[in-house]
Amino acid sequence: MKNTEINVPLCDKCASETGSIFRHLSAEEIEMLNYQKEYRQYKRGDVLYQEGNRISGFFCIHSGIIKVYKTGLDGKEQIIKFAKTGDIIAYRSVLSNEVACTSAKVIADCKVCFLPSEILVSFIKTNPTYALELMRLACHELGEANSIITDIAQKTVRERLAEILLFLVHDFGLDDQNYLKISLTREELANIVGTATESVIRLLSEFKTDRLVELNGRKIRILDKKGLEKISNILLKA
Amino acid sequence: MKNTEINVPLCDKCASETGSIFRHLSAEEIEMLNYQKEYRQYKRGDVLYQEGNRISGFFCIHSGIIKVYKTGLDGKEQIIKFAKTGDIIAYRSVLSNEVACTSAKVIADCKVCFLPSEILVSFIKTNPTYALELMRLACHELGEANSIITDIAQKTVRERLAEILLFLVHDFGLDDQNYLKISLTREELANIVGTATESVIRLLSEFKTDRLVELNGRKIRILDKKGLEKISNILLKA
DNA sequence: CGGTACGTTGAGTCATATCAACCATAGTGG
DNA sequence: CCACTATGGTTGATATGACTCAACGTACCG
Repeated sequence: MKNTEINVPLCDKCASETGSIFRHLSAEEIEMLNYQKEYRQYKRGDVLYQEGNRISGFFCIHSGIIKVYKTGLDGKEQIIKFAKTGDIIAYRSVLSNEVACTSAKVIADCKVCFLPSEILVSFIKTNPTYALELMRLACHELGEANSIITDIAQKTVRERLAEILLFLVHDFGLDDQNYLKISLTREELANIVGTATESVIRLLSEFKTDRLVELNGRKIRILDKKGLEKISNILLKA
Repeated sequence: MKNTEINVPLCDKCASETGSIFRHLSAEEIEMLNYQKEYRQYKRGDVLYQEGNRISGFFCIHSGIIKVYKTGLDGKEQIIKFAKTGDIIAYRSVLSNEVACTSAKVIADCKVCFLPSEILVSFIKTNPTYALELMRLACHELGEANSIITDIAQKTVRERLAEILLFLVHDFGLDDQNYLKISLTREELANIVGTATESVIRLLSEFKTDRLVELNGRKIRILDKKGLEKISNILLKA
């Protein structure tokens, strides 16, 4: 079942194409990856790992979309981030040597490689460039988390919803008709913003009235990016 | 002015006493630290670095307390964390190679060492144990940030205030009369919780009425830890 | 055809923000 | 020494954003 299966992507090709963290590895190291990885396919709704468990490895996303979330009070999800092609997830718990502080569930069917913890750690010891890149990744995410904290603490739900729509545009893009390429339930949107599902629905329909978006079920068409930026109160960055 | 000054702490002693990240360095590496560090003293209100700037190094706290915060809309501070003896700050921007995403200001007079970026990076290349520990630190903070996001998004201000009081107890301790050792203005408390100053004042005085705390100006005496835990709705951890 | 999950809308409530006034304290300068 | 100012703390009144609860519509599925 392992790498004998058809269509298992090769790590060297994948790393250079997706620009994953593994592009910094040597040919031999890539070969090790290829040998040790376990290729898996998941469908929407499948769970990759769950909060509170110790994980024996991490995931590299080949295709598809995964939501990474924490379960708060009353089981309400708080979506922390999304992972897509080229991203790695669960590396946090591997490196901090803690149990998983999040769960991961499939949003759009995906193909991923599962890699044992040791390989992540051993490369750190043998390949400083890669170690630094990994560090950079973790520290970058830390910076993003800090921004999210400030946003949730200080912005209104309306501002945050507009901001998140723009964030989704930036991360997943629009198709040729300006529809967001990622499709989420209203509840999932609420769980990113940190609000109630009903509030998202009401605000989205306000945005629709104001001709900022168009709604077709789960598909959201972005009509006025500038308008959303204005609402979202994005601070200008250097 | 550098290390010729009196009372400059020696890194080897400091590292082992404070349990800082540098305890994983070799004797020679510690010696390098000692040689390259710049010892500085700051008073309450002093700013160590500011958001948006590129920083040429990072800080290791020898004594005192520093608040690390982001400036949001209308200049309102969102306090991200506190740093005290043994902690390092600003390493995030050094490692991610980004400008500072936070500012740092002194809460309680402090003595710190400033270390040039290169030294942090060069040790990563030469000392894998240290690299891993640094990675662990960053990943641990990432996990904490994720929890904070979920908390702010899902808990009420009342719950969060109780939680933060407990967090301050845990991190800074109580004196022999159960007074919190860290002393913050009401506004600073509000900027951790992510609320208005007036709300903190009102809630604190409710807590006082409920015999959970006692207030003497900026000094807060913790009377009923269990009670605060109950209010804070802390999830049980493994 | 019933079941389940998702989406929508309305009504009512409450927590929290906002605005404003006032007090206490400490530092400043004439 | 006193007026002056700035900063922080407190309280009250008021406004409102956002949540909750409840009902109902829709779509898909076995």
